[in-house]
Amino acid sequence: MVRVRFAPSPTGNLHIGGSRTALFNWLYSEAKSGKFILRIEDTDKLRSEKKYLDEILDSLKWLGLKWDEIYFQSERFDIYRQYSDKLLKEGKAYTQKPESGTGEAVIFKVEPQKIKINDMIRGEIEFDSSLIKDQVLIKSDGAPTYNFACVVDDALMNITHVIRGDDHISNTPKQIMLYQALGFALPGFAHLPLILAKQGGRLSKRKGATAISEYRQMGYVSAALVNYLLLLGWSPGGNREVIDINEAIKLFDIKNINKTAAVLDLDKLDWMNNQYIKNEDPEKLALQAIPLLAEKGYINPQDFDRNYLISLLRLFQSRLTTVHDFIERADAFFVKDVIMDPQIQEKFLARDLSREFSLFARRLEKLENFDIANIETAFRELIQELGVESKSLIHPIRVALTGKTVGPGLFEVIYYLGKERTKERLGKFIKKEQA
RNA sequence: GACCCUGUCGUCUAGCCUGGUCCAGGACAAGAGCUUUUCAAGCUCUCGACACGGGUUCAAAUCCCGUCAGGGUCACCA
Repeated sequence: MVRVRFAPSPTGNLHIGGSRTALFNWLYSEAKSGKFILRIEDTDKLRSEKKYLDEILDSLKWLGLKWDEIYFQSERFDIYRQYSDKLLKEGKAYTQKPESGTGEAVIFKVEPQKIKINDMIRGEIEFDSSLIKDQVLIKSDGAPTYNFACVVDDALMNITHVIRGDDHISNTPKQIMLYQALGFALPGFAHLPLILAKQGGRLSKRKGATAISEYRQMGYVSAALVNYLLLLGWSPGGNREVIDINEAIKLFDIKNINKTAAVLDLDKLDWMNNQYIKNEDPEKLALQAIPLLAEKGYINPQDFDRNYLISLLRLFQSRLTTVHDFIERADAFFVKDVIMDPQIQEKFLARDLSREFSLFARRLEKLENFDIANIETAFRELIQELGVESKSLIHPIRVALTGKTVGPGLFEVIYYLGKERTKERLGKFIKKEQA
């Protein structure tokens, strides 16, 4: 049975890089009907924080990466001590007092040898251990070091495949020596290419290492983010881009993962998100939009017209990059008074349109069936009557109604705004004597 | 600096293992156009890459070597 693990340290949020490592582990376990284990590497008591743990767990859940088992290294110090004692007893390690401070560290003796890794992605990699210093196993404060805890845990948790970032390649020979010294069977290793920042170099706080929770807040759809991440270093072949996660599981083969580092391209993520949003069930989009709308004070989450929201989402769907865009672009449907940019007003509503607007308002008033087709008919008739081009009125009306120069088709906008609000907003640009 | 990894359009990639079907395919971005009620979406088109040099071979993006470039690691952090 395949058992893989994702081992984050709760000293920071879950970022793009970590989530892709988690994703590929999860994908591999799904593809092989194995188990996906989560191991929290919280040995650094000072830097580990509960809020980060929560954020990591929430993000993994949001991405849909469910784990089968979870462990905390902070609860396993006795186990690590047991194995360091074993190495001590066998003469494979020694103790050393720190130059300053108290306690005693346990240090592993590195024997010179050639170490070969057979990486599932990169093939054979050879190291010369004589270039590696003796390794601290247990720090003088009693906490295990990363490499030691990692090996003990991977062995005890029966991890069959260690799938992790490229940056761990040089840890691998150190870990292999520990496997050998401890008499543990070696797992398979697969080192994923890193994700680089657009400016070059690895992702960091300053260079695009945005937390998954932030992408969530920005209105990205988890399926789109997962799909985008999937394409960073792996391809389903056949020129496919938008791919369902279940299908990805079927097509996934770890051997097809690229060796080359990938640069994070937010433009493509945006495109991907639009691909998902435009095909997404508006009910689901509503789930994301509701809290954002409530936050803006546009709706009362306990009491609002759900069907109306769904209709609007359907109307805006194809033109959204993120759900957040909806909040900004559809505000005219939720606020009492339109927020009007003076420059836009100057450009579209400078000339007196009192006659045109009031004639249109009257036509709308007379409509028995206030539906999109009839609204359009009313408008087209008015255009005929006035003998003007339709766009000469469409744009000013859109601006008067929504404060925006872009958006869905005007007749849909009028329909969803409703007769009363439309008349009221047109009325603001009709001089009294005309009304 | 030492060790290790990697080099296909600006970016993500297909192709490389099993040389010929590749004067290199797709996607994002950019540009042009169709539509026209704007913006999206959609459709059509354009621009654009095998890092460089040397081999091997009838034939190389594909195999070999070197150079260069990018990245990673060298902690009592993980």
